[in-house]
Amino acid sequence: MEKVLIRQLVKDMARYADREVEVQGWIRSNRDQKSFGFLAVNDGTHFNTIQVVYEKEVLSDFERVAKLRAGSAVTVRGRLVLTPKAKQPFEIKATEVILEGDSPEDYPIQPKRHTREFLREVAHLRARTNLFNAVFRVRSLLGYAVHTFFQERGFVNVHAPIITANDAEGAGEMFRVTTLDAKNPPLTGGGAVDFGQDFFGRRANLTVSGQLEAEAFALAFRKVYTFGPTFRAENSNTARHAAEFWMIEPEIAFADLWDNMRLAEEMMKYLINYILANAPEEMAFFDEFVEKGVRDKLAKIAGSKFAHITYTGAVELLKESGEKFEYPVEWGKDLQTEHERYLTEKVFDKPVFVTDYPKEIKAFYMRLNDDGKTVAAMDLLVPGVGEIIGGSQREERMEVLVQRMREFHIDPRDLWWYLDLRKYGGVKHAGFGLGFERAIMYITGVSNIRDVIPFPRTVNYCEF
RNA sequence: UCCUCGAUAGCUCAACGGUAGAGCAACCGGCUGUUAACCGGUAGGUUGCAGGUUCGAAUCCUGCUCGGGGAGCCA
Repeated sequence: MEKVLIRQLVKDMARYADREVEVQGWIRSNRDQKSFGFLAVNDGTHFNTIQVVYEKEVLSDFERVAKLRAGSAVTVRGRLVLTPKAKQPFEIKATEVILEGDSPEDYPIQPKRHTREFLREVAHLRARTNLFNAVFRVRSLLGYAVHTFFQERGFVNVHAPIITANDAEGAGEMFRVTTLDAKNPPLTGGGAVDFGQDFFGRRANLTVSGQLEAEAFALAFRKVYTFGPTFRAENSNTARHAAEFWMIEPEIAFADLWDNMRLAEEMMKYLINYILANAPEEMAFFDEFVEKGVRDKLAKIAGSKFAHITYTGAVELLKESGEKFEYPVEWGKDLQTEHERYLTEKVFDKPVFVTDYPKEIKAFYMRLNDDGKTVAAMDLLVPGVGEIIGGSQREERMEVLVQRMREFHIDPRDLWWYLDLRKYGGVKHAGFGLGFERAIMYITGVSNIRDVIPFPRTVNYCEF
């Protein structure tokens, strides 16, 4: 008797035909009749379940098997039979069904449709559903694809620090990391909390971005990327924001904004093609039950050229569109979500890079353009999700960078090491950040970020 | 944080001022190939919490808590 995984059976069913096999998994459903019944068993190795046929005249404990409930863990032994005429390609004629772990009748995952909201409340069990099984397998595959893409192109993976003392970056509200007694912190003479007595001897936070550290390594390895957790303590309550998420941040030296965009486009297409090729069952499921036509959408994008438009061009285009927007379009103001959606969904109907934003609405480290008014920034907008990538060419000129920091009220002494990168062998360089979860959302069609993170952390929510 | 909608059986919903119901799940039974199985039956409720109006509140009003959608911030 050979112990087999459903994935093996799917890949090589002919080899197992009419052989005795043993599978182990969890019952999704049990349909019993007078003298026979059917179990749908999922063993976690494949999206599909395997159908187990059990018969009264074969099993001495038929009545007991007929009562097994959804959620129970079982070992099944029997003969693998090919069933070319049936809905499923093969099934097991059971000779033995052993209950490994019972599941009482209050098991929350019923063989019926559940809302995503309900399943979030049972996040420890939701991976056993079709939807979340598919989502989290795609998440795993996508992470692998990210590493493969960069490693194959000679990028070095940098583990940027998760705890940081860079509080000058301004990418968002930060979570403080401390070992001080919250009730009774040490105070300075002036009555303020004395962080000098904290664990690190100074204020420390969870990272909001590994970019600054990635820049340091890009100026040593030329091509690097980070891929790790990121934390934002923003009070944002949307389907696209979480307090803990993962970000991919490549950084390339001797490169400008156009090199940066070429890399971003190549990466997005690689990731899409990888998932289409390696998660066919999952993508078929998303296509049918989550977002109709998602596979065609992705295939089309992987084969198309991404659009490009400057911020100034986008503002003109939006103004001349005749479209009524809730918020007016005005040069110097950031594009609203409705503007971005109009551009990527109505005007271009595909991913679009928007470049060269006014310097006032972008970060201090973005390279100042020759017009003195805009910076070499780029956002990649995609239909349905909105901004999925944000990046820029970095300011490599010491004087300009220091001036920009002053404009943003950042003390250059706080980022002395970042300035050193310009002082010693600084070169033009560029990079971007891809929200890992937003990429998953875009590829699967799942519209809430809480449903693509195993155990999501959001404002007022840290269960599990 | 703002706008908006909502919270009723385990789940999804109905009842909209007058005895709280259905489908699915569960449980019991039927059915010789089911696959969202089907058919019959049983059980299941402090209507989110706290107040108020009323002869009478799931229903109307106020506050709170939690959730969905949208916005801001961003990835």
